[in-house]
Amino acid sequence: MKVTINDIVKATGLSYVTVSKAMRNHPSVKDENRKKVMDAMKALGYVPSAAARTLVTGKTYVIAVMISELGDGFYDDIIEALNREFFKRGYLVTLHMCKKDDQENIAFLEQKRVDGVILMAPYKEVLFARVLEEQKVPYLIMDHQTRDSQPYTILSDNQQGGYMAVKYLLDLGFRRIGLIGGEATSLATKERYKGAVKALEELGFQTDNTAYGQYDQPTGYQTVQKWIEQDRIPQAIFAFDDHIALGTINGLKDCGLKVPEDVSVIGYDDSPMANQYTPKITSIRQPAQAMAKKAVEVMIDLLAGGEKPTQNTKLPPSLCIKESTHLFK
Amino acid sequence: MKVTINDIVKATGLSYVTVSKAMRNHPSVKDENRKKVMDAMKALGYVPSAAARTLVTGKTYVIAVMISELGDGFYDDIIEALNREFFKRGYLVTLHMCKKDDQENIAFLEQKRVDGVILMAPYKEVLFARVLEEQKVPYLIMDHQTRDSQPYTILSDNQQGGYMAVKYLLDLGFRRIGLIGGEATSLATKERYKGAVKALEELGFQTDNTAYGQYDQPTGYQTVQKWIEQDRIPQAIFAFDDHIALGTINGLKDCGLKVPEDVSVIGYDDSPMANQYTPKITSIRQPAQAMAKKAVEVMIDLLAGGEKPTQNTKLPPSLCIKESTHLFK
DNA sequence: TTGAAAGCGGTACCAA
DNA sequence: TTGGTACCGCTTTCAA
Repeated sequence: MKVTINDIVKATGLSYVTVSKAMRNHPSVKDENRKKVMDAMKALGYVPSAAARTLVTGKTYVIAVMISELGDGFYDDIIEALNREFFKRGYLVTLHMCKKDDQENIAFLEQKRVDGVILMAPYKEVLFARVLEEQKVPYLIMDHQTRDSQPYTILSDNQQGGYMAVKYLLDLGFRRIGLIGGEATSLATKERYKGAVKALEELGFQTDNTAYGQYDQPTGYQTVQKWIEQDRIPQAIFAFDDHIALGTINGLKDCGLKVPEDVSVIGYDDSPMANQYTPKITSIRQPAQAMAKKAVEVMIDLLAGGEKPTQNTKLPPSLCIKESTHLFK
Repeated sequence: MKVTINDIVKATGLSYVTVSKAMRNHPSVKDENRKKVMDAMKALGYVPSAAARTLVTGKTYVIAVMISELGDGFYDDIIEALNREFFKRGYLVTLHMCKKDDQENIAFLEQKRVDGVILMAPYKEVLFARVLEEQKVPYLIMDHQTRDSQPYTILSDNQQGGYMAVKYLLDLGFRRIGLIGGEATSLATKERYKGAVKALEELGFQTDNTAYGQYDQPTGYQTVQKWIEQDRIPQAIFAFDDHIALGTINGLKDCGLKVPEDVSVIGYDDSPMANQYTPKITSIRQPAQAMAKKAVEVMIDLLAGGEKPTQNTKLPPSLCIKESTHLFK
């Protein structure tokens, strides 16, 4: 049979209420009794019923994280950090993958099984946001990709990242710099582009070549192949993520060009794959830890009934110099 | 305020019980009344409290999937299929990433917030299995990597996959075939190796060269580089997953060898990246859909109080021929 | 510091 | 078909 609070009551001889308080570390319980309760809990293998608790308190102590794709090393880090940080504060995290069929996920959100939701760039952030708005479930968006305003969001400063990447290439002495981005409509793409242009303009330069595609290897691969065919390959390339960078490097290799000897390449995300490769890819690292910490902080505020912060948070990325870039000669 | 069943009672003029039955589609309710209840639910935006239901029924209608890494296209497919299949039967799925800190996840499992658990090769399947055993939570293991017996598991037939891969290479005319595997201790590695050897032995051959490492790109990259240095590069290589295959192809390229012209390479998993690349990687595809369906079926049985099946399920993989292999000449 | 009693929102048995 | 009623397991006033 299931062990309930009653068994603890019997085992300790204390009252119902005292036991309940003791397990929640309520101050008004004698240490002696608290210990008695703790011991009985251990001995009987008692675990309080989450459902019963939720029923009376109205809180689940669960936070849901909705995520669109798993393959990303960047998200991996964030999720791990979220897990850890929320746990410290008594919350559990459940993950939900939303690729196409959202009905499962919407059903989940509607059932109020969680206290709060973090939207991590799911394909339909707007749809989910609407459901959550209706259900009055606190939520926030991380790394969003559609509009730049409305709900409260946490992201890394993509414009600054783009700036850093190109500034670094310029500092190395390159002047003809090519840009290869993912989806042109995504916010990350736009911002990284803006930053890149800014760095160039500061020194009175323009981009040499710009192409868009998807955030995947073929985009990088095909773009450089095309550039080479047209004989307008830049001295250095800023790929808007590591997948593109990898494709770029391979495209160059396949045409007999060496990285970084002939062309320098810088990526974005500093994902694990950026280091699994020859050459290791110089990349812009997004502050996953900091973003996760901020998200937890904001969420806890929201759960405490705090107002939504009006300003979005942008955290600064950093430059990880590795082997795919070197001084222009 | 929150909408409860009471509001529906008031709105419809029916009794508590009738309303409760109506929403659960209990047969003993007049269609007319059922409709009345449904309409009121819609109108008031009523969603039954999962917690209250759980408290009385003892069921949560949630299945947890514990997963160790996100980056894998194979898992992606399985999870999507699990989501869909479970939803059809009234269950919701929550995902849990367990990389290092397992305390969060163990806490989750102990709280009986889910009716059943699917372990997808988390680093510590044995640890989790023990907790679940203790808590008497039904669980099953998919694609497990440690011992080959004990708890009920569902996996694809890795031996057959290994056999298919090498058989295909042999059929193409190759005789000197190299094998590059991931962790030598993992079950998948061992089985794929067994299958590969079997195919070779059937024709009276032996493996030309075998190396182990991790399931990542550097393993493939470094292995072929070493083989080339030692001047013992095989005619064709069976890489035990697509990451290794990709590394292998790049290692060959960097040494001036062409794939498939000089060396044929076959991978495993047929992950998205196998197709994002030049050449597209010929690969063994694991039956994700079938595995997910089987898992759901078994889990539903388990939840209904069925005994654990004693036999493990092994589902057959299939061969996806693409561009990284061609006839030996 | 302790405890009695009133729910939290539903379900299920059983009688009407 | 319908409805009364006893819980499910725990928290939370409020009085002792």
